[in-house]
This record gives sequence, structure tokens and C-alpha cells, in this order.
Amino acid sequence: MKNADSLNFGMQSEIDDKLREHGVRSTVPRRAVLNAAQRRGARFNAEEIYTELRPAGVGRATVFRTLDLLVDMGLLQRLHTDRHCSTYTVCGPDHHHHLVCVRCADVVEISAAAAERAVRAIARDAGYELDSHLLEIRGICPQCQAAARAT
Amino acid sequence: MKNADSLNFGMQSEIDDKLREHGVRSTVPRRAVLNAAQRRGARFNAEEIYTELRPAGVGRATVFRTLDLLVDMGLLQRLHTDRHCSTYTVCGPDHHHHLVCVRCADVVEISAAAAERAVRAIARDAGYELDSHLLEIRGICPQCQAAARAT
DNA sequence: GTGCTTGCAAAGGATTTGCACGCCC
DNA sequence: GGGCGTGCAAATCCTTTGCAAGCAC
Repeated sequence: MKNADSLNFGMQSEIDDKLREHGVRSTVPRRAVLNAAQRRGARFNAEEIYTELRPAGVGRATVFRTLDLLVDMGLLQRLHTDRHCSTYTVCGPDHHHHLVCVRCADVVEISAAAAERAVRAIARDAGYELDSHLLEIRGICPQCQAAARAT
Repeated sequence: MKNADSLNFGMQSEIDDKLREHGVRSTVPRRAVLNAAQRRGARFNAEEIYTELRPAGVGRATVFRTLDLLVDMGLLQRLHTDRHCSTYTVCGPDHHHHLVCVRCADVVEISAAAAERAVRAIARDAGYELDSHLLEIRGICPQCQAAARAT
């Protein structure tokens, strides 16, 4: 790995802890992927991360492997909006879902207590033992609505 | 197209109407794909349909194109459970979501009025103009629960 | 030192596309 | 008859895998 210094960012120990908590090694490429993801925040895909990190010597496979890892760790979540490639978003540790703007691709985390209750009730009514669920809401964010009105 | 007769099924005129309603032509391959989908009902993918229809001379591309078409028409919906390939399910014309059994792959349609209300409230609270949403609940169906207990 | 991680390149699988032919209306 | 729809095969896209070398602990 050439140019490794450029991949060392702040808050390293925090990232280290998170990785170790999950029983995996803290390596330069992993920190780089996590950092790149966090700088993007909402809505990015593997290719974007790879394009950014490739010059520093990070391989494509590592990006995919690390993204999977981060999803397992609960630091990222996959969005289901796009059909052809996985789209990721950084997210908090607690259970939640996403509101996605169809105009600007902004993503907002929502903790939908009301929806959770509805989901539980639906499963119960159908006699299902609840395992997991997926809720993604698409709409137009306030900023984009304003922009549309201004036109 | 050889062997076209074997692809003509009952309720043809009904299918014809649906296709024409959507402004597309009613063709033998399209009717065949729709019929194969309806006989499966819940949870199938493009490859399964292709395997069934290939001997009758239907091409892979046509299966994919037709499946897309049927989703556009609202006769099918894509499930988001699997990451590596699209899974489809037949569904009614009205807006609804799905309950998917993680054991037996059974799919139940749900018309989740309570969840809809929750979704609308969430969007409104965030200032979003609601566009669409996606709700998929995974769990264990009553039959599989019973089977598990019997073991 | 041990063995988890990595980069590379090649494999893989699902889906799409280009194009000439054929069928629907 | 005109043009949409089709089959075929190749192309493309995203993602995974095999493997030797490298790095973390």
C-alpha cells in the first residue's frame, strides 16, 4: 500500500474501537472506507468509494468487503431505492428507517415508532412471528419543494 | 416461434384487455410470461420463468422486458428481500405491501392502512411531499411456526 | 510468528442491448 | 404495410472469488 499516510484521518481511535468491538482488525483500508463513507453520509455506492480510494491503493474487492462489514456492524445500511446497484447510507446504531428525497437524493433517518407499532400489529394479525422489516419512504424534501416553487 | 399453441392459455381475452389497456400489444410471449407468473403467484424470478418458457421458444431478453412491463402495469411487484437478483410477486391492482415468510418463502399481501397512515404522518412531520414508499415485513408464517414446534 | 486482510485479475451471475427478422393491428 | 416486439448472442454491469503477498496483533 503506497501513500498510506493520506488515509489516516482524525478520530482514529474511535473508529479503531468500533472495528475491534466487532472482533475485526483495524486496518488502513478499512478506516479509509469508513471515513469516506462518513464524509458522504447519505447515499453513495461502492464505485464512488472505490474511485476515491483507488489512487491511494485500495482495491475494489476491499471496498465491497468492507462495505459489507460495515453493514453487518450496523454503521451503514443499504437503501433499496436503486435496482441496479447497492446504495448505502451512514446511520446511527439504533433501529430506524429512511426518508429519501427523489430530487436531491438527500436521506433522512427516521425513527418511526408509529410505523413500528403498525408493523408489529400487521404481523400479529397475520399470525406471523416478526423477524425484520424494511421501510423506505420516498418524497420531495422541503428544500426541493421550495426550489420547485421558485421556478 | 415454434410450438406457439402450447402457450395459449385460458382467460386470454382478460389478459389481452390488460395489455391493451396499457397501450401495448398482446403477443404470445407476453401472455406466456404473464400466465407463468400468475401460476406461480408468490416469489419467483426471471430465470425460473425463462427456464419454463425457453423450450417454447421464448427468449431471455423477452422475459426480462416483459417482467419490467408487468411491473409498470402494476400486475407484478418486485420484492426487495434478495440482494443478488430481482424477485417478483403477483399482486392486485390496489396499493399494498408484502409479508414474506423467511422459512417457506410464502408471500402474503397486506393492505396496511395503519402503516399507510404512519407513513403519511412521518413524511408530513419531516416536511416531505410524499412520493411513494416501500414496506416489506419478514417473519415466520403460522405453518412454519407449527412445523418448528412439532420438531 | 500466525493467520486475518489485501490487491489483483479473472470469474461470475443477472440483466441489457444491437440488430435482423417476424408478427400484431 | 408499418412498426412494435422478438430471439439470439454478445456486451455490460455490479459483485465475488482465488490466491500469493502483506500487515495487524
